[in-house]
Amino acid sequence: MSLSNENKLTLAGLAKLAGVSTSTVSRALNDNPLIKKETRESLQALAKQHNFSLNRAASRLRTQKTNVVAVILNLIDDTDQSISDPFLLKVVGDLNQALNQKGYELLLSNSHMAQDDWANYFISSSRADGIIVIGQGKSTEQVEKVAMSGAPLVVWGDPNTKSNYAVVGSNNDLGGYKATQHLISGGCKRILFLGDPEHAEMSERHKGYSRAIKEAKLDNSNELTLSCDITSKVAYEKIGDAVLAKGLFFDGIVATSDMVALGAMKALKERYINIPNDVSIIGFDDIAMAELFHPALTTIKQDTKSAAKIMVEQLLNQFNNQATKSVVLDVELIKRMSTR
Amino acid sequence: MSLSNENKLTLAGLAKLAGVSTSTVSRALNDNPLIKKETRESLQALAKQHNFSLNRAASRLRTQKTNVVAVILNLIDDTDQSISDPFLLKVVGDLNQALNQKGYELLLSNSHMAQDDWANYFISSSRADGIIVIGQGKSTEQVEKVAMSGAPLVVWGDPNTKSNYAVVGSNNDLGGYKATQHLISGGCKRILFLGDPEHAEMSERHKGYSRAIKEAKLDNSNELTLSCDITSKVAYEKIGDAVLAKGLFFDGIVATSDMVALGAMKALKERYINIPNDVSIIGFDDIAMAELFHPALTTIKQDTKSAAKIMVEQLLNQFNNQATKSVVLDVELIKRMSTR
DNA sequence: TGATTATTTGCAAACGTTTGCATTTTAAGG
DNA sequence: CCTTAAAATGCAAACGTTTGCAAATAATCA
Repeated sequence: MSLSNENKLTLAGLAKLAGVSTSTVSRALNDNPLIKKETRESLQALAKQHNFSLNRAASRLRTQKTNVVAVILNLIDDTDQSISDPFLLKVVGDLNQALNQKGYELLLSNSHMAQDDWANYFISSSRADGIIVIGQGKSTEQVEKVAMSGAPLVVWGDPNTKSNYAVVGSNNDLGGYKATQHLISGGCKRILFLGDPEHAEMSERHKGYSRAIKEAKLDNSNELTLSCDITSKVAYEKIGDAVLAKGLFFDGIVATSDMVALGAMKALKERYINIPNDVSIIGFDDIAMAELFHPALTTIKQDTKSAAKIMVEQLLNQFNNQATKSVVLDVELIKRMSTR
Repeated sequence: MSLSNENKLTLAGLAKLAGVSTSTVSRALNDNPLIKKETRESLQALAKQHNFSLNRAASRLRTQKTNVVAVILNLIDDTDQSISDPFLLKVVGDLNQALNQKGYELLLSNSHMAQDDWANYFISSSRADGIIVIGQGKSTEQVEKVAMSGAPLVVWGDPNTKSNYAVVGSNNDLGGYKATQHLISGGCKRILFLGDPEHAEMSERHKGYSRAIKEAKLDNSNELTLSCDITSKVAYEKIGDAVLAKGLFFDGIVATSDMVALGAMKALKERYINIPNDVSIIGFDDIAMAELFHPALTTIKQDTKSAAKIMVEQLLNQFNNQATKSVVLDVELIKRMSTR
């Protein structure tokens, strides 16, 4: 009822009510010290009383600033699975929080839905002031296009990739290394890497894995790297097939994500292979469910909360024409029951 | 570079380039049949060539329409846990898709972050055209306030609750009934209900549970309803405590969500209680991980995809001043390994 | 060809803010 | 009490679209 369009209260209306000019009301509501403190407060009170709210379309047009950030889930494949990856969605949640804290709102989108030219679609059109891309995808083409356009941009991914844009992400190489070393120290001799080494973040994890293997002088034959998509379903099938074909030729698995680890675990459990005694398994991410599994999943934790905070910081820097940079976050080994 | 503010191409600029008036370009870009087809196409081509894009702030101001829908996660408690509930986030993903299909964008928010007066904050301020609330929360106060304001609104929740707004949700009563009956037909005699009967959706599930128990003339004493928050952590603790205090006084669990079921399963497995032989357990939602657990979780599936589609439909109806209504969705029993 | 109608374009006024600058009011200083 | 400076307010012009209406152009018909 209060929203009936016919008589929606406007700044001018409020000004008339108060007997002052629109400029005064505008400044008062924006807490501009140009306006005397008392008038400011009384106008703010009046506004609240009539529950007036500024028309954002208008102020955005006038100020050329939206206070909106577009967050794009850069999904790898077309499966529904990947959009429901709890890790990605955790990042979105944390970003939402971090953005709100700074007075920004979150416009959600994903690479399947959004138009081709993200900068044009979101920035030139005044839909948002900046873009945060979650995940580098398989190709970085679209992201680079955004960077080229000069639009404020931060991406979640692997910060070691050479790029002309700011990338925030975990130390994936170190994560892979830590994970592998943990298995080695548990006595594993033939350790499988399960994941897609083509993908930026995953390839770093693979590097770390290889380094640890080499240092320990363990078997680093190709057959111990099992290329596999990021979904648990695919991991489940891959491990099933591999064991079927070659028997249990490994005693440890470094999985590229928790979801992948869970898929692998299921395949093993179905064959009555004991975890962690026959095979130790470690994941990556530390999603909420990791500790609910049986056995609870040992994993490399990514700190999404501070990641979100940092990404927002970097984006705000760009808004203010300050320097921006890639940031690499520390990772932490969370020891649970799936490894010895 | 193409985004440098100094010379951002505007409708007027494009018009000058083409040697026509702004109105013509505007209409052409909006594919208005008033404009001759050839000019329309050539102008569209010109726009693409200069990769021009309309300033949405301006058009929103002029048209009083944002083509944005605010989606509010109505979180129950303050734990971080609940924001990472994969079910909620699945719903968000599906909504995103359904909205995009209809030419709308998704502004994400949650009840912790958003201001008190949602209608004012999102609608009056021209941030969005309508609101979709996910979850009824513990109190429906805020939602009702939105409804009162007359703002376009659809909520995901229990469609049986009496309300003056459109609620879309599963047939929770039937779901609870089906779940319980499934356990009964598997031979369970003392079936525990695990969840929060205060909460709208959950209380319906509890009703269905009670009905099935009564029909089968089984034990329906109060001790078999274990009130418990919606997170798996709490469920884990509750089940642990209960078993510790009273032993294994049940042989089946109807859990109010998959996450709750998973928490319960963990508590039982730690005590070497066999699932499903000692205790059968059934969840609700059918999250992606349900089948990854060991044993794979039997559950009642909620069809979020069509739910999302329907919610958007109902909202669009309201935009067009057409009738809107609550819709109840069918649920489906997904039989897996956690029940006999 | 000229009158009449249908098609295609252009003019100019909104939409509701913000903000540089001019103006008024108040305070300070002599 | 007048001058000057400081503080508070108001005027009016943007911001970049869309759209009712008027005008121009093209098509139709007698």
